[in-house]
Amino acid sequence: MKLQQLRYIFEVARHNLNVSATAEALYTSQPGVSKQIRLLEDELGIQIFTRSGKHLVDITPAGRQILDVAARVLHDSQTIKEIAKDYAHPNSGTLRLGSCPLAARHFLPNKLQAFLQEFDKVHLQMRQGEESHFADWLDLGEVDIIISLQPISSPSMVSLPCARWRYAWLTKQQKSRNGEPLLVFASDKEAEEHLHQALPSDKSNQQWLLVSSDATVVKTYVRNGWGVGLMPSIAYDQQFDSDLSLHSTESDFPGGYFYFNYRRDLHWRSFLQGFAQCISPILTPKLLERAAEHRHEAEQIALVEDQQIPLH
Amino acid sequence: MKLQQLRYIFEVARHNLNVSATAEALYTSQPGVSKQIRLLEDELGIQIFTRSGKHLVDITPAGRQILDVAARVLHDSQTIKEIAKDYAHPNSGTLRLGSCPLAARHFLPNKLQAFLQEFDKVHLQMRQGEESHFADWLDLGEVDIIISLQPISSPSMVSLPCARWRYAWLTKQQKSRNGEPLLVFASDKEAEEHLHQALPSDKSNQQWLLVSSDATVVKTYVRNGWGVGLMPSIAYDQQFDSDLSLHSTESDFPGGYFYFNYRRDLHWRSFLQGFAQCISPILTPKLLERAAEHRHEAEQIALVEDQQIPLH
DNA sequence: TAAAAATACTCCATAGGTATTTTAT
DNA sequence: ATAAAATACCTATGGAGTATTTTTA
Repeated sequence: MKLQQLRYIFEVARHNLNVSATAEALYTSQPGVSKQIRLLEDELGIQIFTRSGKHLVDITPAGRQILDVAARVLHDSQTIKEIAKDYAHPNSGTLRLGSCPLAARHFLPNKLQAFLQEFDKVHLQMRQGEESHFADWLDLGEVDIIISLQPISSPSMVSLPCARWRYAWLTKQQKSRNGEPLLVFASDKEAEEHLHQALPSDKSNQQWLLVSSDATVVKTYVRNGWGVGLMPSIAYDQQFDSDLSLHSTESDFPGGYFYFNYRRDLHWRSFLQGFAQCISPILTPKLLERAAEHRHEAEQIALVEDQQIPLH
Repeated sequence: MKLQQLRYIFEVARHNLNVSATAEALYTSQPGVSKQIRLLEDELGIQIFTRSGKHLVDITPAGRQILDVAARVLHDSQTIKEIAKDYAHPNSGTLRLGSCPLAARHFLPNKLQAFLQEFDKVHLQMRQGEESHFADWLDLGEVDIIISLQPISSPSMVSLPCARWRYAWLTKQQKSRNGEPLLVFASDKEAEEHLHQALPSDKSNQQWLLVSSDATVVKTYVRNGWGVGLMPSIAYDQQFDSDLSLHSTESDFPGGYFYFNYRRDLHWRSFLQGFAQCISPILTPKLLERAAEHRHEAEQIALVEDQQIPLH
């Protein structure tokens, strides 16, 4: 059994059992891949793929089990390389970061600046998108860490709240906050419901003109005079939003968290630990490690429960 | 990076950094091993071992991390082979079983008979010894499963209570149970304490002539007329102990469990699952799998808490 | 001085490439 | 008819062996 053979079966499985396409993707020849797969199957004494004549048409039950383990082996061999890199070139590498728009625009800039100042040899690679894609990004290994508004519920992922944000009212300077239609930021249905409950009685029967998960949309609508905004206070920009004014909500008004998400099996290169520290002081290497021992979101979140999650 | 190279560094680390001895153990040549290690170090760009001239004298910090991962990779590659074997030759293989003397003598025989009847192509390999060695046996991969009187507390092991036993009084037929010195079976200090508490007032001030974790010793002493025994009722043998008589204790008198122990990362070949079922019906494949998701003894034991653990 | 690792050199197994044939859709 | 896998064959890399030297404890 060779690592290369495991790589081949893994990639063939990923490429819809098309050996030629796989060979091309790996910059090698089709007969080479075919041969190695057969050699592995011969050595193991079983078929990994079922064939219809010369075409691979499915994965056998044994193959499925083997591919699961092979995936871990390949990931581990990558981890060994990462460990080596971390000693050979400490503090240089690529930080592949995913985030929701709110974090990308209003939370990360400061943090990233601090991080890049300390780790000036780290190359940054960012990807911004919708919450629904985040699990896939991590799963396919496209990013290492994601900052989101919602935790990712999956046994193979870790989600930790790392920062708190609060709602604030946003108005055009001259406008009143009363009687106006509401322009509401909500990251999902649940947050929307939650907000409904929490609205003071004088607001609860105002019209909801807009519900958006994009704070800039809320700001634009407020600017257009279409109502009063209710959005995360961090989305207010001192410099560019001086035509609007921010009014804090009651102290018990609900807010939300930014979540720090990563694969349970992520190898924590030291600059990644450094990044976590920059994002939030509660994200110590020890916490990141311990959280990965838990498969359930609730248990992971429980680890930070007694800590003061910074407010932004 | 080759699996072979990982095997070499792993084995060299296990053989006190002696490359020559390692090569011999692996039936290969010293230059071959030396070369592959250097090739791997070159590829990774770091040293795995520190050298004093030509001698390996220590493992670098990077090396330690890498060896941890390498161990998992090698174990996983073994798992792949096991998966293949399970499909190629279902229900044939070797059951490597460790146990404490009590289980080996009085608990396992019936169970093993039932198991070997169903899985007649499985080869049995047993090892009996002291509880204190059990963790090492599993760790070094010398056995796959251990039946013990005490759970093994380690994050890399799983311990599940699988059967219950009860204490009984043992006397020579004509002897009274009162006033005689006590000959007590106790697997450890804690069990001994526990027993102390539970003794009825008329027994509590009798002399403890013997405390042993070997029930046959208790039986011998009872035979010699040195006192009254207090030992697991399963240690009484209808056929050979007819000169002794057994008297059950009160129903609330403490007893103990047999524990079913295995490595968290054990691959459950189907005959191993079959063996677990024979040992105790509560040990379903699902339970064995789920228990391995928990790192703490208490959590593992909690999984069987609501089930009826069979009494023997 | 004895034991262990490195070096030098050889050999051959095999991974992987090219060209071609066979087969499935 | 087309695309994909197998077959046949070739090449060259490199893994592993032997013999020897160097080094260190």
